[in-house]
Formats: sequence, C-alpha cells, structure tokens
Amino acid sequence: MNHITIDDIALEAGVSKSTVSRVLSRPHLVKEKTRERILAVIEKYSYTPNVLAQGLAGMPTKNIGVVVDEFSNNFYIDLLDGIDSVISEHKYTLQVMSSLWNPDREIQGIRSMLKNRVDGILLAPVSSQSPAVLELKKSGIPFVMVNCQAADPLISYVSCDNYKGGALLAEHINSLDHEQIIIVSVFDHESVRDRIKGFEDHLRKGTVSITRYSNAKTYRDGYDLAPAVVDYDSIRTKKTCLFISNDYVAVGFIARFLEMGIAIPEQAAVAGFDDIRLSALCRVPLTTVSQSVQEMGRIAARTLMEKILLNKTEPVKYLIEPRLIVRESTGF
Amino acid sequence: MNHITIDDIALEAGVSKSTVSRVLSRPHLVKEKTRERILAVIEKYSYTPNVLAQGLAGMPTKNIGVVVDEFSNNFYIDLLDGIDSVISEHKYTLQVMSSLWNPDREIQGIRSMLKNRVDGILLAPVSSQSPAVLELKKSGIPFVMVNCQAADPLISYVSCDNYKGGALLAEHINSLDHEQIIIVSVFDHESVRDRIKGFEDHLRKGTVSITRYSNAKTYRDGYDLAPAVVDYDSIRTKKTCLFISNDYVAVGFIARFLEMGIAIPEQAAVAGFDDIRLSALCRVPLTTVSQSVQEMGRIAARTLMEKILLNKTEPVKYLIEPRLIVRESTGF
DNA sequence: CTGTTAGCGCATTCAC
DNA sequence: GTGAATGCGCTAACAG
Repeated sequence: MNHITIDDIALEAGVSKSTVSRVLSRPHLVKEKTRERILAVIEKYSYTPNVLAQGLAGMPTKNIGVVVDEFSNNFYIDLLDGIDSVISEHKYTLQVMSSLWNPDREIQGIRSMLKNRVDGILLAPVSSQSPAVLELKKSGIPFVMVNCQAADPLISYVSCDNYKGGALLAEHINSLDHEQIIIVSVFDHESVRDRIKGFEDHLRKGTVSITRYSNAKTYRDGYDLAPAVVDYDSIRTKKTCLFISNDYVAVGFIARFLEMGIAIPEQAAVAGFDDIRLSALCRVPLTTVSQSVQEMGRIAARTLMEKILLNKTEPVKYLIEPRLIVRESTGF
Repeated sequence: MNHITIDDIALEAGVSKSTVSRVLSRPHLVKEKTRERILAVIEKYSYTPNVLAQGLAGMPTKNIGVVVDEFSNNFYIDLLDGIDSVISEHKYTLQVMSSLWNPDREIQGIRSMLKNRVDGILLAPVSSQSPAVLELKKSGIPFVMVNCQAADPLISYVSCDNYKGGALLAEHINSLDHEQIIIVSVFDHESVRDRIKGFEDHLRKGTVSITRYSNAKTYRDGYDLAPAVVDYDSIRTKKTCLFISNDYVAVGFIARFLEMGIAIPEQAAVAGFDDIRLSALCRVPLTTVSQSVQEMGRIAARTLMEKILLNKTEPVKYLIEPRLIVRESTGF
C-alpha cells in the first residue's frame, strides 16, 4: 500500500507540507531550488496525493458519472466509447451505472455517484420525467442528458433528431409502392415515440397504416412477434412495408419472415432504426436510419467538460443529424 | 448541494456525532429511543454520509475498478454486464477504464483507480506480463484477472479454457474432409494463442495446415484480408477449411468469400471463435466456440467480492467451459 | 449506552 | 517564499 503521505515528503525534503502542496498545485509560488528538491523526493517515492483527501478538502475528484439503461446494448457501448474518448483526454475517470430501465435503480445510481462526489454526470434517462432528473437538477451538479430531449429549458441535452429520422424514412417509403404500412413501436421510450411520430407525420396522405405497440427489445422478441403480425395484418396477401423502430428487433422479424417463406422486400419490405452493425451484415441487409452514437457520446462529454472546467452554465441543446441508409430490405 | 453533515444531524438530535455515526453503522449499540430520534432527523434532512470522508477515515469506498481493453467490443460489454449484475447486488459502484490495448494507458488506468481508493480491481490485461499486473500485486489491493491466465500462482483469474475450445473445434474439423487447413491468428493476445495451440495440438496427424498471423480485429479487417489468403493458399483449387480465431473477423472473411464467388462451406468451410450475436445471424451462420462471457464477468466479480467482503486470500483459478457450436459455415 | 478525543491526508488562509 | 494553524466530514478507541 502506498502509505506515503504529503507529510512524509515534507519531512524528507525538510519543508512544511504546505510547500509540498504548492509544488503540486501552483509550482511558480515556490523557489526553484526548493521546488526541485521536493520534486526529487516526490519522484523518489513516486508519491501521489490521496484523492479522497483532496476531495474532502474541496478539490474536484476528476470523476464523472454516467448512467445508462443497460450495458448489453450496442447503443450504450458506442456511447461509452465516445464519452471515454473525450474524458480520458482530460484524465478524468468514468463511473458507470446501469438503470436496467428501472427508475428506482436510476435514482439509486445517481445518488450513489453524487455521494461519490463526481464532478459531473451524464444521464441517459429512462424518461425525461424521471425523478432522477429532478434530483440532479436540485443537486446543482453539472450534468447533461443524453438520448433524451429535456422539456425543462434549463437542462442541457444531446440527443438524436429522432423525429427527423422517422421523417427521412417515411419519405423513402413514400417513394415505394405498398398496399399497407405497419409500424411496430418496439418499446416505450421517448426516442422511439419521436421516430414514430416523425414517420407518421410524413407518410403520404391516404396511405393505409397500422400501428402496433409491443415491448420488444431483442432479436428474439422480434422473431417471436413476427407471426402474429403476419396473421393479423394479412401480410401474405397485401404488399406490405414494415417500420420496426429498432434494428435489433427488425432483424428478428426478417429472420422469421424468411423462415415463413415471405419474400423480402418483394412481399414485405422492412425498415429499422439505429444502424447497428448487424444491420449491414444480416441475411437481408436492413434499410435503416443511422445516428452516430459515438458522436453523441463525444458531444455530450465535451459539453459536460465545458460545464465543469469552464463553468459554462447556459444550457446546451444539441441534436445529432440522422442519416437514411437504404439497403436490400426495402429494395432499391 | 447537500451540505448537511453529521454534525448538523447530531446538533439537531441533541447527541454527539459519534452516536449518529453508530446509528448508521452499528445501530444495535444505540438505545432504541435515541436511535429512533436520530433516524427521524436523518430522514428529515435525507442526510447521507460523505463517502470521501468515510473513505479517508478508513472505510471501504464501495467502488470497484474495472479495466477493459476497449468499450466498442461485444466481449467487454457482456463482461461488464455480468460484472454489473453481481456488484450492484452489493450496492457497489463500477469505475471503468479502457486501456485501448495500450500498456501505458493500462497502468495509468489502474493507478487512477488506486488513487480513487477502489476496494478492488478487475483487470482484463493486455498481457499477463503487463507492468500493470505487477503494480497491482504490489499495491496489495484485492484484484482478479479476467480473460487471461496468470503465470504467477498467487494471482486469481477467471478466463475461458481457450485451449480446450480450440481442441473442440479441431475435433469437429477432423470429422470433415478437407485438403488443407488454414489458421488465421487474428491478433496477438494470450487468449488467441491458446485457441490456436489447442486447435493445432488436436488436429488429425498428417493434416496439411498453414498458419497465418495478422492483426485483424474487426469485420472490415477480415473483409480486407480475405483475398490475400485466397490467393496465397489456392483456396479456389483446394477444398479448404479456415479457422479464424475471432468471430467478428471471420464474418468479414465470409462476406468477402461470398462476393468472390467462393461457396461456403463447399469450397471453403469457415469456423470462428467467441459466438458473438452476429455469428448466428449473418449470411452464412458461423460455426464457432461459445464462451459465456457474462458468466465470466459474474464469476470474476463474485470472486473479487469474496476477497473484499470475506477477506478470502487463496488464489482462485477458474476456467469457463467452452462449447462447440456447429452451424452452416462448416456444413453439418 | 454515550460523549470526548484523535486522527485520516490534503488545501488554504494568514502570519512571518 | 515559507510555515503554522484550521477545516473538510467521518470513524474508532477510549473514557465515562
């Protein structure tokens, strides 16, 4: 255990610990001669200050907290990757929690980070109405919401323009020829609702469309859900286009459709949202909307760092631009 | 800001702070009457102790540190997921760093966690020889290595039996009929070397095999590498079986092979390692070896928690059992 | 049972 | 330029 403290250094260097402290924080206040002597001792014992003590004494902890919904989800991976790339430049450390889509766990999480005295928090909230958001606001700690647009004008967020993404997709689908459109809203999250809304709003007038709600999150869920949709909505007889608002689920649909002998895109065209890696590589490459999640992470982290380091207080509202990606699943 | 301290509570409850402290840590030492009064005050101000101060005073920080190689990799996602599931049961928080396969960053990372006084560390080391491992050992902090077998008998680790996984695959391939075997060692990591060795050791005697080394990590790398391998090793003329020691790269190979008009598995059978999600869902489902990475995470975390909570010191060496998964890419 | 005292390791006035 | 004193918030050993 590194049990050497600032006192040890001070003793060995024959100075007071104040001087040692100064050498570390504001070196120019110390005479060059003594400074060098002290630095030598510090080097010798490879001394590094105890962060807890520094924190107690009021210094920043150089930790930032991140709350995501779950780890086993490429979305949050990419997000973390983006975040990591910018905060590690600043020698900050990441403290991560998963809410597992549970508001209680979410609030537990941010409390725990608050207790750990992180310097700032990045939150991908279960909902913009989460009690966690309120708690964060009250705490006064710098924070940025990710993947969620705050209603409160004072709260900073970085998200994707999901509405616009839905719109892009609708326009693409308008250009195709179908007897009916089926929208599958995969689970209840604001980002998903926005996609759907943007899509619906831009569908050509007079288009026959049906919206189905489910709580599908995974490939398997899509695979299991597909037959019911086929039967209810006579996909076998009507030339159909499906918008499944999440790629991973959409890929499950496609797999099941193929097994059921439904031709893609001839009989059923399928579009997703997110552009996960799988989408380009699965059996029938998936038409989808891409949002650069890494970029979202980077921008959110950068915004937070500015709040922390530069004390910027004006709320930042940033929307990542979505990109339509047309692949085989809707034909060309 | 929650600026209420233990003193405030003590004052309002008309007791000394020691008593308040006791109520929080060993309530049975306090008379019921006073305990309840104090709890009421604590409740009233929703007071929670400052962890930094607790840490300084020698209490555990209830933080554990995890160093992974990179975030944008399904392997580490699953690992984190597994780890998270067990430590969050114990109300511990995760502090995460990525080494980006860089030993310097790795050591930086563990130093930073050490400074943050985490109670224990989980390290997926770049190499079992990493200086970081030495530093960890010297530090005396409880730690467990993940995805890497320590040479040092005193160091605990949880990994996959990669050697055996390679062996399983070799036996499967022995049962098929090929004129040559090509092994592609995707990048230099002990886990990969073990796979290859297990594979080579169990290949049927007399089998013609070629080993290629590369530094391929992604789908794209595999896609780019494939043509060279085809040409050098006359895959078009000899019935070939390839073992690509990483699924993500293997999927890239397959995609390129298909584009080049090479039939899978008839002309070239392909096997991978890891069983990432993509493997089951890509164009030609991939034969591979599955290691339950989540389980690896859970076991590693559990091992670490036992060290921390129960003070267990005997080194634990655990190997996850690999499972052969045969799919279309090698035929049935 | 409860209060007093003394650190934990550091940053920061304020004197010198 | 440098040192001594004080506080950050909490726990633990020791008295009562």
